[in-house]
Amino acid sequence: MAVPRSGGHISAAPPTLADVAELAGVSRQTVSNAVNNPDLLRADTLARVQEAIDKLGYQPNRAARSLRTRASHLIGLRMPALQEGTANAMMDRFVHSFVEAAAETGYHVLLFYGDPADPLDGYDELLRSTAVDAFVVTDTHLGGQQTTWLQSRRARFVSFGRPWTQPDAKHPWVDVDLAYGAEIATEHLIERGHTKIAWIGWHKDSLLGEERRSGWFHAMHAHGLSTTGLASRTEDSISSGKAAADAILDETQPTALVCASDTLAMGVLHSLFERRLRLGEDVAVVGFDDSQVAQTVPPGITSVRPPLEEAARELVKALEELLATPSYAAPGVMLKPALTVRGSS
Amino acid sequence: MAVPRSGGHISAAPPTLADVAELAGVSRQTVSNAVNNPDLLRADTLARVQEAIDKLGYQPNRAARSLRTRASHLIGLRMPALQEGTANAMMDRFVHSFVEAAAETGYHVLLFYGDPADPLDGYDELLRSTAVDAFVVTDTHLGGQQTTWLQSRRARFVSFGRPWTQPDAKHPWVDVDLAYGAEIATEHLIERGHTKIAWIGWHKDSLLGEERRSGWFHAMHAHGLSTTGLASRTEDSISSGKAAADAILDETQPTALVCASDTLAMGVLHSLFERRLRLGEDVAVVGFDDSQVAQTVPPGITSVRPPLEEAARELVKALEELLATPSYAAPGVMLKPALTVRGSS
DNA sequence: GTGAAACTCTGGATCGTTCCAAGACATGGT
DNA sequence: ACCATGTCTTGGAACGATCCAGAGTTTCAC
Repeated sequence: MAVPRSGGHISAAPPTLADVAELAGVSRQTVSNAVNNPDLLRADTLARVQEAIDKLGYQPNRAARSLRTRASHLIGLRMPALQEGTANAMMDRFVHSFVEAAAETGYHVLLFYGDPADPLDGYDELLRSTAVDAFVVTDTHLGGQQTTWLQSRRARFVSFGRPWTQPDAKHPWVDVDLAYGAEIATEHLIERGHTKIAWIGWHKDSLLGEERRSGWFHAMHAHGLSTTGLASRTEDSISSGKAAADAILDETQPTALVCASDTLAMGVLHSLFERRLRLGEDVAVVGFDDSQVAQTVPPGITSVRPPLEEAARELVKALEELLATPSYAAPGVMLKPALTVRGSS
Repeated sequence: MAVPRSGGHISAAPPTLADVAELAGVSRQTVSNAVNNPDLLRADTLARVQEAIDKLGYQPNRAARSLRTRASHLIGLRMPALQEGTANAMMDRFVHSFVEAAAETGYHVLLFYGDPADPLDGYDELLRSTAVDAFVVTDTHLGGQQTTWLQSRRARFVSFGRPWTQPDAKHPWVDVDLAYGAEIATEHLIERGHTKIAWIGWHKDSLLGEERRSGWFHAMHAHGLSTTGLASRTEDSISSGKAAADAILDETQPTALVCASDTLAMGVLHSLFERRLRLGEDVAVVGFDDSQVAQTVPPGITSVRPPLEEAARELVKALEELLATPSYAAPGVMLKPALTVRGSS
């Protein structure tokens, strides 16, 4: 029988290895083996121990296990900054996919908060206190600060987003080929008969933005279409998206617009709304990210959908390898997005 | 000097309490006190220890601390099911606010995944392995299964959402008064001169839906307006929102519609789009949740915005009390939402 | 100068698990 | 019988922190 520890208490403390061992009539180590290396035990012993485990509802204490094995089975993920007034909801879906993928390999996700002004805030404490086994970094397009720093601290991590500014980075990463995304978006519009297809993207210093733009550019030229006066570069906000659309609609009168984000696409919609133009009939629009907004706005915005579920799975896979083999250096994985066609095109 | 532990290794193991103690020339316990009860130390000793801590970059090992104190400083949060094709993005903002609020009191959030088909999946394992100190439950409108079960397991938890089906529940909770939300939404439309204001809500068996509906109902009657033929109840999806709007626009020709969710509001928008009616000019629409969709769709949808940041803070406050005093029984906290007015009204 | 109270600091035990090295037990060949 | 050879099981030590009880030191009133 399990001996009650702190006497008097009504709420029973969770059973320990020792409790199970006593009930099953074996030693602690045998129970530990039953849990972690069942094939070391003789079949009948294993059955007996298993029975005791089930009976007591035993579950290894995570803190004790972590202390001994130096592994917490937690992956740190810094809460991305929330962007009000934009359509950027990709992180939501990514976090969801990641938590799900991680769960399948026995990992949980530790969400932490960091001061948005300091891209490194929060990492250090978790690293020093060995609270997590590894991190997932998501905002690589903001510069390589996080990854460089983590690397210098010999922390284990994988990143969703390629190491734009560090060609020599050795950590595993997964990214989505959004140049390709822009290409299929543009080709989709060409197929639909459009020839004057505008691009509304981000400022030139955004590598991410330039990459997407190149997809549009290549598709246009591959089909012998001119791009003159059809490209616009601005900030990722609705108001600047609207301004860019206003300007380009006045000047060049394109029949279709490809936008570097759903946020910019919404800017375009604002412009159309004001001009009383019908989305999908008078002007076609394609966005990026397949946000809830793209999914729900009538008549639906055609959008480039990044395969976040797959990205999460790939990251978890890389993470497993990394944690098993500290020296593991994976080649980056580039995934192809798909186009979700809706009424806007 | 700290003695290197596992010889040969290049990557230094994190410093321990003992390392700090040795460097500062005090005992382990004194270092522990310096960290946890600094006022127990003499000023000069504290300074010396602090210096050693800084020099080594010491941070208490979380696993060891958890093991001893039986507290992980982690709050469990089950990843809410992701709803594609809807405008329900409230959870995103809530999780964000919660992580931020929790961080301020030294808690981190452990995100875990549970099979959507089983509302209890995932809780048990974390509870048994003492991985978290408490849970935050969010889907209370789906029935009291989770809270009842947690209560029976003597788990500590708070809930975002009142215990609809358990009037005798003892756990702390925080909720948003959305009857009030519907009321101010309706009154806003009345102020704007509307008299025929329709309600598009959820099925009768949704207590949450009926509550919101009552706000509309009271506001209408308080102003002597009829509600006959103006209420519609359906599912929370775009297509059924559209169907409901179609029916009610044909039959009763309201000039304004209050919707129980932004998703339903988007359904209404689809209906308007098809009828070539202008949102905000021909027909006014108000939604619930202040989702990204409401924020970005031109010309913006007026929406009832739940104070999620405040809710998160209240929950964390309750959690602190609960963890300090296990018998703590707080009265529920009801928060008032505000109306964010946009072009749709 | 003495004693007691208050303040500081210390060493050993402990939380629940896994690592380690060795003991107990069967099995099989000589 | 005996010893090698595995297979299975065991008790003690360790992970790094905090709890606890007691030892050492200072402070201060008398």
